[in-house]
Amino acid sequence: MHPVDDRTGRRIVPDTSRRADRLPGSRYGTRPTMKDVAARAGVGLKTVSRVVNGEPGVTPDTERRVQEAIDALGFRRNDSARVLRKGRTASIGLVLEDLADPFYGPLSRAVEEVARAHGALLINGSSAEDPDREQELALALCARRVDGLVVIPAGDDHRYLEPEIRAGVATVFVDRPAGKIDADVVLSDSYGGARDGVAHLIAHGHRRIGFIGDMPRIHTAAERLRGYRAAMEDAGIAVEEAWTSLGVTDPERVRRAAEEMLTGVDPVTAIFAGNNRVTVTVIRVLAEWPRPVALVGFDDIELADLLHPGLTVVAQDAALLGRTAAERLFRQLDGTLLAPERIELPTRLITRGSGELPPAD
Amino acid sequence: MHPVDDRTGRRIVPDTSRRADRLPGSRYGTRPTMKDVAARAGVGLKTVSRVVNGEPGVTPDTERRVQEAIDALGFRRNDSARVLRKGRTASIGLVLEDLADPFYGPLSRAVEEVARAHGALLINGSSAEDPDREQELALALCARRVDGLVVIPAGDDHRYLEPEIRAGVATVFVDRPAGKIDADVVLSDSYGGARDGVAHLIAHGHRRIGFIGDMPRIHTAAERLRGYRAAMEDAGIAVEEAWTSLGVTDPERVRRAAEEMLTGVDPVTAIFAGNNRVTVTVIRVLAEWPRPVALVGFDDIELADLLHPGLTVVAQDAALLGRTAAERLFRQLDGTLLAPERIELPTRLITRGSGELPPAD
DNA sequence: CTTGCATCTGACAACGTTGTCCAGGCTCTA
DNA sequence: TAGAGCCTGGACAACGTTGTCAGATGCAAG
Repeated sequence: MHPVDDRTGRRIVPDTSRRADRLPGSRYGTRPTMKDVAARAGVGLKTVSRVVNGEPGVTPDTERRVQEAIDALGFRRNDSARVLRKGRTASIGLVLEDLADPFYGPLSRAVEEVARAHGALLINGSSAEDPDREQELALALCARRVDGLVVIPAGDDHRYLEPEIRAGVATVFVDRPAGKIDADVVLSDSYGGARDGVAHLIAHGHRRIGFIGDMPRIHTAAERLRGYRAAMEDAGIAVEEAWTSLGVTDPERVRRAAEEMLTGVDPVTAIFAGNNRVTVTVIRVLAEWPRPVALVGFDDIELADLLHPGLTVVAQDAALLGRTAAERLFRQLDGTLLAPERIELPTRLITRGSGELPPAD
Repeated sequence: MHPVDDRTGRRIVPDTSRRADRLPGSRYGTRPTMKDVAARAGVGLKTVSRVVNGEPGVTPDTERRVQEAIDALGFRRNDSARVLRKGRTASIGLVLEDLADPFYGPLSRAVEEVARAHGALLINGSSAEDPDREQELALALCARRVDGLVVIPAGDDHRYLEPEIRAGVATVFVDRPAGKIDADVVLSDSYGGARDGVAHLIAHGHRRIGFIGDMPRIHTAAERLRGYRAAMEDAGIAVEEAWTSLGVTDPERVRRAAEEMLTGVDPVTAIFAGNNRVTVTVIRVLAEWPRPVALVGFDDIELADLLHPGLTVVAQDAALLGRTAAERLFRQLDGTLLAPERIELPTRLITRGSGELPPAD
């Protein structure tokens, strides 16, 4: 066995290859160009270009010579130069909140698949919910001259994108609306979904229902809160201040918020969780709670059916969000799209048990 | 020399560029260039470049004029042209199996963070476990002239990357080793992890233990199988053919495989699941199974602690895999790295209940 | 053997930026 | 006030590709 680095616990397996030819001082980084291929094949530059791009007008014999030179030199077309010349990069940018969040995985993948179908690559980055970082990232992508941009907004002012959009960068916002500019937006129906979820709890006899959500400056969080309030109002229930908790995101604070609303003067008998991260933490709290508390979460979670009780959720289709947005993006690029629209996709209530528990007071 | 505006003293440089031919029919897509900015500010091209790049040698007054012109025109540097000139793109490529798989989310994010710390963007795509698609994607990224490539291999022959690596594309393989080429590799210790997991089941009294894993052509799957066999052999247990199931991936077939080994002549009393997708399906099967069956899964799963019983797993640190690989990539680019290495990160057994159930026969 | 036509091929400019290098203007000193 | 030296600014080429266009070649017909 190989020695183990005792600090990191990693096994170090030395390798015997020589990378010396890659080091400075050598011809490191020099690559053959079409010119080199042309010289080797004894043809003109443009002929190589024609072969590489499969354009007509090259005799089979010439094509073979060129192809041999390409293989011998290991030539690969430099797309940077191509982009510069052609004006289109065949790549689109995706700015999301956190690539590691399970909600965004399927969304990214869906965008990627649509891009792939259009021959485009996907460049993506995480804003980490920071408006400045979102802007920095979006503008960096524009500097790369992506053909289009799918943005999950962190900030609420996107006027910085106006020059880019004017210059022809196709742009679609997903999951949350654009701020202060007129653009395509694809959303889930957060308001309706939350209202349905809370109404479901009310229908099962609950009247003291808590709401734990994200910062209200995030559009989806505000909409879900609005949905909660609407359902309560529809049922003629006055919402106590202590029942709503906003802006808490880290698990420890969510835990405290949940415990507080479960132990106040008018303790809640049910909780509506505003997003999947909150839901997970609340599940943990309720798992140890002495009496049963009903729970409905916004966003579905893997294994939700295997919990005890199963987790009732308001599910949104992340992949559909991504696909819809990306398809709209490419329709903008086709020129088949005219006025910006706002598309709202419906949510779906999935009952699995936790939302059907009766109030225990 | 150009005429001088006698009111301001600035030189007036006529804009000779006609760009109307770019996109016939509309001015859509035309963007200001440094030349336009220079013309408007009444300075030379290179002066604009200096301002844009924060290079010294520009008087504050000139800088202000240039900045005003930039803002007025909505100029943004064209990085394609910059890349062409400078040779480095400040972007790296990530080829993974499926962006939507929760295992790869944290890995991607970790790679992204390291890239960001080095001022680079991340371009990524999914191979969908298809070697051809992996190659197509990797080569497309090379054509874009990414500075480096992080690859989670789908195939087992990566000689197609040799010309690229020779040309200076830094390359690191993650999660699975490179095939037929000599390159940096960052892995989890699949063999050791599986052996530990199976030994754990044996230590709790099991002797008839099933193994359900992915296709053995996938390196990690083969290693985990090897670990399973090693643990059984260490305990002097002869493995029956019916106890191992390989190459099943879709849930329905995993379900059947599990049911078969639970009902054979020598039914297993415990199952070792070779990856997270298999684990999830097996959990579903066991949830309905009449007698308790012990389970250890490879890869941790969110909410694993909330199941009944809690899920015992062999956990690998996806984020650490990504971070380690990306850091190694940038060390290659720095030139501070010489020989390719194979790094194996340790796994960790997390006991939560399902792996500690005694055999029920 | 020339002409005409179609087919192939290659020279050249352009895409927008940055690196090199030189010119002109300024400050400082004697 | 002249000369030396420094600082700022700009002209120009180059990066590797593709679009344009004209030249070269081959073949058939006159």
